Amino acid sequence: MGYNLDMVDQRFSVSIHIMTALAFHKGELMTSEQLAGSIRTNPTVIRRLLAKLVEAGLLESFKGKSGGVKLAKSPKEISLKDIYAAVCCDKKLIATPDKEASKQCVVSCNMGKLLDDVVNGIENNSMNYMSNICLSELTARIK
Amino acid sequence: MGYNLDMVDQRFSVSIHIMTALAFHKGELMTSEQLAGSIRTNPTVIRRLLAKLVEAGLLESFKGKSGGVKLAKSPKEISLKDIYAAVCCDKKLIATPDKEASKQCVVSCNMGKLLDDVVNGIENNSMNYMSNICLSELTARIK
DNA sequence: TTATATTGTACCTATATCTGTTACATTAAC
DNA sequence: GTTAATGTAACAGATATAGGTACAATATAA
Repeated sequence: MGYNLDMVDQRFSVSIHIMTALAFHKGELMTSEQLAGSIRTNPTVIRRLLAKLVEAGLLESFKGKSGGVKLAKSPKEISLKDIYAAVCCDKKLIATPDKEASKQCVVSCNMGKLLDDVVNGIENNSMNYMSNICLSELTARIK
Repeated sequence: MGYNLDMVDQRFSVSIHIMTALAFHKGELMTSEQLAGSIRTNPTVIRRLLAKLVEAGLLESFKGKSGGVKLAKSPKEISLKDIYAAVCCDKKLIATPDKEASKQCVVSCNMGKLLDDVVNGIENNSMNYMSNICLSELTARIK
């Protein structure tokens, strides 16, 4: 059975693929089946992500026969940050432990806030970088 | 049993804690037992990370009685990038699928390289940011 | 009106990976 | 020699994602 041996979180990558495919097809409707074919995965995996992208206002979906999804905005108005926020909003790029501090240890007592600041700094830096890359830049690279 | 309900990768966060504690103790030797106390985890978890930090040249370790680890450099010469590279070098911040492209689909055929470029851009951006935060800045925040 | 095709979920299994833990060989100080 | 430390190996427990089946709801199309 062709299991993927790398079981880490690929939702962001797959979502970029989805959005790029939709942008490449110039706002036309595509089905989860078509997208799953391009990405070589199961349509349900795609639909799980589509639901989040719809919820975030990046896509519009249409049920029923000849339904599907399409971009809700122009590719110039959608950034990688938008996609990341839509799909991975529940998860930090870098995790911090949530254990209680060891009261006798000054370092331990300060570490919670220190790590939060560090991680937030890294995340904000990444989000800022991603907000400057838009979908149209990605489709421009497809030859 | 006090299991941590958040089973995501905390190696970077824990390593920052380790390095900050060692810097705070001004280059003195500390044992994995002491560090584990501050971090509230098992000494083996700490030693696994120490091994990587030693291998990367950030720490020196001493076996045997009254052994332990200490910083191999000044806190000003150690950045978050160094720590990240030492401990998480085997893992991308953002994962990409490694499936074969769907040959009939132009988007699919271009997506491998496109995603690599995107992810490398994000990683390089993060590494650059992290290279500008050094250990001495972290210890300065401990009150 | 009926058949069809699609989204949107719910649910389950397999897998990978990390954490926590025990155990022990190796090593160096005392 | 005893002791206390690192460095690993091995294993169980927990979690999250991917992949997959099934089906209700829905809207087009015939």
